[in-house]
Amino acid sequence: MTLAYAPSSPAATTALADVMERLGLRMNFAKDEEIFCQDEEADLTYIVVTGAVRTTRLLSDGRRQVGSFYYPGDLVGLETGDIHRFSAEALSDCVLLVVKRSALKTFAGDEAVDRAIWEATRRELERTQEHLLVLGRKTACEKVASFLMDLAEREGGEQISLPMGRQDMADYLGLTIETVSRMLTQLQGASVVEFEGCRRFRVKRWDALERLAE
Amino acid sequence: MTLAYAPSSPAATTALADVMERLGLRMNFAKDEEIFCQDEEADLTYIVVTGAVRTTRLLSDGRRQVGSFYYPGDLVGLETGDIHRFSAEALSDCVLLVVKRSALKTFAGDEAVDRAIWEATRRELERTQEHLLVLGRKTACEKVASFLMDLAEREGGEQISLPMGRQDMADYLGLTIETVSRMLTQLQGASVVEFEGCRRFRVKRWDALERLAE
DNA sequence: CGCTGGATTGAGTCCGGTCAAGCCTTGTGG
DNA sequence: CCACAAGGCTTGACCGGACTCAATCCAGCG
Repeated sequence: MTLAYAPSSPAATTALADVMERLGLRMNFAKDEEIFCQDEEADLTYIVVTGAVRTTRLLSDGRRQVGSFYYPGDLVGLETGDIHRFSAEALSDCVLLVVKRSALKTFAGDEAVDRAIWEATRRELERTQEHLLVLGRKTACEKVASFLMDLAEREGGEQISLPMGRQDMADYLGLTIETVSRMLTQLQGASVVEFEGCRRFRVKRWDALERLAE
Repeated sequence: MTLAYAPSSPAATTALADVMERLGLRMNFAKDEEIFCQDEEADLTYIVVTGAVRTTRLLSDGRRQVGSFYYPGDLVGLETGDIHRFSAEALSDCVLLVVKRSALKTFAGDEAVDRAIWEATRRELERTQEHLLVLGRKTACEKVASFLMDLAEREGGEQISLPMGRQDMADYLGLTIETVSRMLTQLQGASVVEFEGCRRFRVKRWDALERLAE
């Protein structure tokens, strides 16, 4: 069986995938199904094979923060300590490779695996720090522009698809769905992007998008 | 020479400190002096010995995000790849242990050093994720309350000192100095905390502070 | 004692949130 | 294949929390 890893995945992850392939399990999750839960013990590690995953954190009054989105080739649930600090849910129907941490630990001597995990953690930290800047110091419009740009850069094609709904975008960016919607309309009005349906778009003026995203 | 590590520092860091003590250099930095710079090559790693450090990120128009604050025992400048994604500056006059990464790499086989670096990175990621939640989904009042609570928990004593000014707090929390100031006044008015001068405070009602911080 | 830079306070504005209505898409069953 | 329902998305009116700009206060220091 061959996995369709996204081009963004570093070669290092392949070694890990091989190990997980041997030790692990393939699992299917339906859209919105819970993969693991906040405050739950973290003894499994996951790689996305197909579909996409979001991690979320809930405040007691229902406010929600989306931590990150994960695509084919990405490691999920590694970034935490012994207890998951975020929940993970399937953004769409998806397939994951699952392996016990203890099983991975027996491979701790395997340098390629070590490095793959290390690399994944480092990238996770970098992404989180980038996210921090967006949440702390950007306007609603800039937030949405940054988000579209990230997606566009990740996919690379002409037509870019949004695997998540407006609520997920809003909770990722620290906004409301209404504001996200308004900003999308505004960006379209300025001919920066163009939507075909609410789940597909293309970039019309790349320079303008970059400038808005800073 | 003995280092006065904060209680929050895990024992693992001590092994790393020992190595850095042997391989590295002690350096003094004056308040507001730059330790390393955004977009600069990252070939050094630092441990705070005395004083405190902030990491910052600048947008082209001058908006600033403070990434984190570092206290005695904390590792700085490890979280990045080959290029620093944040600048680091001395919050106060301070002493740091500095070592070349290449020198550390020759100790890569040393498990204690490995683990210390790994632990530091993991904690950094957790702190950043917590920060994310604060920036994305909390009100100004909750942000300030969370911040004071973090400080209070870290220090543990009755009297807690703020090593940073209002602008640094504001840039850490994604607010303006005026809003930070207003929230502090408000928290004082509600008898949640009490300030003696603008750099020292004590918690009067822990439960209220906890509730505000969520 | 006055000087200086940081902190506080106040008044007014605006961005993004809230609440509510309407629209579009998607899927389902007749 | 169409009708309809349901959920998600968009739009509008209004509101309020945080920002801006400006004046003042205060602490630390020469």
